Amino acid sequence: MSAEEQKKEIDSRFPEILAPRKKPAEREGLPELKGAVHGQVVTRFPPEPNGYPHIGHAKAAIINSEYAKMYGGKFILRMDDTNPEAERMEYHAAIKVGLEWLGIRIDQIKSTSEDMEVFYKKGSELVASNMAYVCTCKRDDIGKNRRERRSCKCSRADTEKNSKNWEKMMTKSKPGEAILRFRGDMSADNAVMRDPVLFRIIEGKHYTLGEKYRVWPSYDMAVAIEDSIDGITHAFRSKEFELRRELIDAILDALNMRKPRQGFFSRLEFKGMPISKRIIRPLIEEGKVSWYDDPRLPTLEALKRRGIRPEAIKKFIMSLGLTKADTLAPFDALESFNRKIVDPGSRRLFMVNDPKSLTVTGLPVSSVEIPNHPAADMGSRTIQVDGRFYIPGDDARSLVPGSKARLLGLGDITITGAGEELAAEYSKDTKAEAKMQWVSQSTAHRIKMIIPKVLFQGDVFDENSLEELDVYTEPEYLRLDDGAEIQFVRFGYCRKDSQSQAIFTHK
RNA sequence: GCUCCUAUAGUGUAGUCCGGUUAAGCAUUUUGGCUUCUCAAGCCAAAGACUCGGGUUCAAAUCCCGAUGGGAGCACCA
Repeated sequence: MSAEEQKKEIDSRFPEILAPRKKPAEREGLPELKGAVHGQVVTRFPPEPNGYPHIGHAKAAIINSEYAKMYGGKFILRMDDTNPEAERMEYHAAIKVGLEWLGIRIDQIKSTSEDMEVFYKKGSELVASNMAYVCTCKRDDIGKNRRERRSCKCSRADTEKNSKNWEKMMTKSKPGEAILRFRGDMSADNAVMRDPVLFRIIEGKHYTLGEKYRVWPSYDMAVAIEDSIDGITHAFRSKEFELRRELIDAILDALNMRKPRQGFFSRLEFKGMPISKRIIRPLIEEGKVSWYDDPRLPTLEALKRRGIRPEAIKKFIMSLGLTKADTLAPFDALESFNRKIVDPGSRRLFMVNDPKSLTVTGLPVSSVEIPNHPAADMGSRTIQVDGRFYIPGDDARSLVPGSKARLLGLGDITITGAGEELAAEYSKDTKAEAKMQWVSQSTAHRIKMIIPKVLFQGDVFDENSLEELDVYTEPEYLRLDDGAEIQFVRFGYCRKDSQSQAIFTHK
């Protein structure tokens, strides 16, 4: 049969084969969720309050909260505070503030530690059903046995003995002497399943509960129980937890509890911008970065200080999608989103870097009114001029006697003298190609311009990652609110940090 | 070492589950043009990709096998 004949045959007998299947329409936002019922989706973001929130936290929080929003459901912020040695109120507060800054609607906020009694009850249940046992082996031996896939003698104790030991662990045992382990499978390929710890003894002082408890649930135990009793339907976490999915399901199955659907996404990091405290802390201690809000860092506080808007972070993160492929995002993608958000509301101001003196004769005016924005209606400002200006060094160097240039907003000039001290004559409209911003010497205000760059080149800290310039700007700068986003014409967007300092946001 | 995850333009992604209307869409980046008293924004255009090798099929980015690269886990941290 020829291809033509085949087609005819199919057309007449099995038309559905050739009918093209409808392609799903281009998706907007996150992919649809399996098993999601509108109004019934509950998601959560469970950070440990042990550090300042950064872009990685933002990703987890935004993905989870966006899903709740998408399905008209509920989003819970749950402080995962089951390691009293690490948690601090300061971090707890910073995380909450960070999420609020991002504009995330939190329907409920809670702490894992509120449910300690539930954990104990569930722990006892597991002991009673012989799904957990108290292990008193040494830490090293436990590790060795895990690697060699061998169970220890503790695992062979009967339920009665375990109950007694569990009781003893709760009251008498010292840290390190006993742990409660889940009866998993010591021969499992997934090492997480090799009888993992459910509870351990920590005597540190907890930031909200003090010394009320000394036996704390491990991450797996806490997350499993919490997600189940909080009614979480869909739990999204970063990829490094993926091996834990099996364990969490197993714990919940052993307890006959409802299981959430678990999803995973890749970690988000910026090239050359460390996220981990392990790397940032030493930099602070050595004075290489000022603090967690140093504009070179990817913490929310730093991003904010640098002039990045929360809406930009949100758009950026949504644009990355829900993927498990490793993402090392370039910062310029974020910048592009931010620029578009910030542009319509940023006042245009003149600022001169590497100032060179310019004297203009024949000026017909003593002041000039310049609009604050080329398109948006943002008013204007009046600048006094007396013929003595500063212009950018880069521009000054390209000027020779006879050059025509335009001083933006003021008028055109013809250069009569070049060098360190430039001179020029005012000359109406010369159709000058070179256009430049300027400031009046008599009212110039000196500020420090901070330009954050990539902190690490490969593995090495870049000593020049924070460039500082002494620049001149208009007195108008002093009237802006701290935190205002502005655009220094022909230089880039900047955020006013103080009366004497601005931070470069991006081009 | 063992186990798991992952692989589409310079970068980030859509498409992959259910193979064919897509010789692969979008964003960013770069380049050119328009507009403009900013090297911004806006508008237009161009450039640029299915890791490799086998297999299944009339047909493979899409399914199967293998290799390679990247990441993670193997804590009494989360």
